[in-house]
Amino acid sequence: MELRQLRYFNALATDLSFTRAAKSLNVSQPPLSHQIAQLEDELGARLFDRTSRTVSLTEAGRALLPHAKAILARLEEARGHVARVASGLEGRVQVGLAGSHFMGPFPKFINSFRQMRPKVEIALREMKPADHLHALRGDQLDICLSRTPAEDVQVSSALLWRDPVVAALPPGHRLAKRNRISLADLRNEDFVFLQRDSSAFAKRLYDACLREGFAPRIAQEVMEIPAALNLVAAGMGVTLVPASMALLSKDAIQLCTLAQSQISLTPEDVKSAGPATPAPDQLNGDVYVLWRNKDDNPAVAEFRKSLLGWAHEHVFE
Amino acid sequence: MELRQLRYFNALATDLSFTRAAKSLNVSQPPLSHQIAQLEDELGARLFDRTSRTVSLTEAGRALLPHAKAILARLEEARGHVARVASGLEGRVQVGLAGSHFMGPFPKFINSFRQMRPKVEIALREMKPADHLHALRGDQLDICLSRTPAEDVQVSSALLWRDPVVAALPPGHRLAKRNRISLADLRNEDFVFLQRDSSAFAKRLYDACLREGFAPRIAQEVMEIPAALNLVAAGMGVTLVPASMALLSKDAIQLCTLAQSQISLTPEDVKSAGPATPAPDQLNGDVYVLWRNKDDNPAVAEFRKSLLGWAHEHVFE
DNA sequence: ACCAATTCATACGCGAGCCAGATGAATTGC
DNA sequence: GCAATTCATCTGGCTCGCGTATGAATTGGT
Repeated sequence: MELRQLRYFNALATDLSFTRAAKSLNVSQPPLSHQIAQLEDELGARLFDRTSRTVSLTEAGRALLPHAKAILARLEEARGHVARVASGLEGRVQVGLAGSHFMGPFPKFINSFRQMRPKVEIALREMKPADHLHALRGDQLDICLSRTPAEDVQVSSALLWRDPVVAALPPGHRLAKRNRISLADLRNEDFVFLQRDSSAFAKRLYDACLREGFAPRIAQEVMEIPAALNLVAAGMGVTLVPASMALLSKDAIQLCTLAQSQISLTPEDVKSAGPATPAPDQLNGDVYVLWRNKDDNPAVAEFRKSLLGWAHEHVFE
Repeated sequence: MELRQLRYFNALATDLSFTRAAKSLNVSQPPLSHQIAQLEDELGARLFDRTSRTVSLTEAGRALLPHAKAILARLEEARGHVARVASGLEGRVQVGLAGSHFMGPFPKFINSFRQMRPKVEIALREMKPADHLHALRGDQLDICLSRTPAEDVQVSSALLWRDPVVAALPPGHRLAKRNRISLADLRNEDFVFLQRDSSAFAKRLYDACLREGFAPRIAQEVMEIPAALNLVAAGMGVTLVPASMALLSKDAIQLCTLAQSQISLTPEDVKSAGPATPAPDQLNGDVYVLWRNKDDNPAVAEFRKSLLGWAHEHVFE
């Protein structure tokens, strides 16, 4: 049984005339007769009653017709589906991120991407940054947002946008009236701190304090940055957060620029350093996109390109 | 896009190895590579990632796979469906009959046929016998039961079983005590009669009375034989019915054999006379099966053959 | 570090099968 | 009864798919 035979059968069942069906198929009449006869032979059943003057479907032919139509239709559907998937118009992108990224520019991008590619399913998976690389290698994730570039040969990364680290103080704190403080000024404060094994970013914050000559006194550890801010608002201590968190609870918390936090990587730094470079020592929360080096999923590639383009256009200017 | 390509694609997607897939397809490896490459060219998308050591599906390939499987499965389904329809194992048979046939042997046959061919849908359509031929020609019916053989060049018929005509009298009727009466004995009775334009059988009953020298005095006309019997039971008059009606209301009605009703056609009479012969004058309600001369529906042919065989085996002996 | 083995891609000749044109048989309409 | 239409059959040419042979690349073992 060949697709040609189903196409010929379908045309003949529509036109009920060998000569006309042959014309509409752009073949001559003898091959059409031959293919139909061959199909009938293979199925062991006559599909058309033909006198020399009229052609009509038999019961067997009537039984075959809907199948033939369905198969031919499914074929076209497959063609379209493959084309859309191959061009990245359809597919699924699994994005791993921490809760803090819902506070920055990222949600705006998601919104614009969904409008551009409505058939691409975006699965946002909130998870510990420390688990990102493993999930990326295991295909549970396709894209990660991270405040640390990749340190893995199988994974690449690129800077999306800057996010300097600022100090978050309870309102009325003695340092809150100064419009600029340094990290060392916080040496005697109680800290609300991110769990250091939940992300490289948390580790980096801690190391920055050590470099300033003090180990922060940790009153409470939390998993996510928003939780830290809530505890600061409750007076439990101070903390260090990316500046984009300013959107959250601006009344209950005082954010102070850190003198040192001005220093951060430029995109050129990241590019020249390459993905295998260890995380920078600078005190910043700059956001990177991470992806598998060899990932053939066109939807993921489109997502990544679109995200980078969007970041340069809407954030870097 | 060819079925061969889908088959090859499916095998390769299953085995994920050109050499093994080629073996399972009973072809050598180069043609398989070639066909896959051709399919990829036509779809404009790579379907497999192949290194010289490992083969894996791309996203586009993963998108195509369920379509390919569905198409191949549908193909087999079509093959089976056509085969069943062509052999009469599946299909629909529209049977036209009068209400009186539910009283005779016919329901038993339907029961046995449904067990033999459970996938054949049998549509029993109760309708005026006078409309049978028209419905048969118009494809609303495939098979008719009738008490008159066909009088149409496009329709054939065959005797199924005998059904002599008997007189139905109210209990206690003056003729009821005689164990045999003649039609002429009923000349002065009130009659419940079938509408003469509803069936040739009704017309035949009326003509038989005329031949006996009297026009029956019709107290009430009815469409169906069971209705006539109910009215006889209610004392509205006498009537003439096929003997198989004895199953119905045997207490409220007295059935009397008619001397004349012994004469009826033998199967040989019917065969030698042919379908174009006018209905016999004999007073009987013998049952015929009618069918379109050129009907290619195998389920109908099987039904007809099965019905004739069953009738000879279970009724004529 | 080299060699053997495995895997997929490419080249080429052969044979099957499909197509177009010509012709035949049968039926219809004038 | 003749012309026209329709489908089936036949034949020659050509495309295309298959198998064999071979090459390139990678892996695993010695």
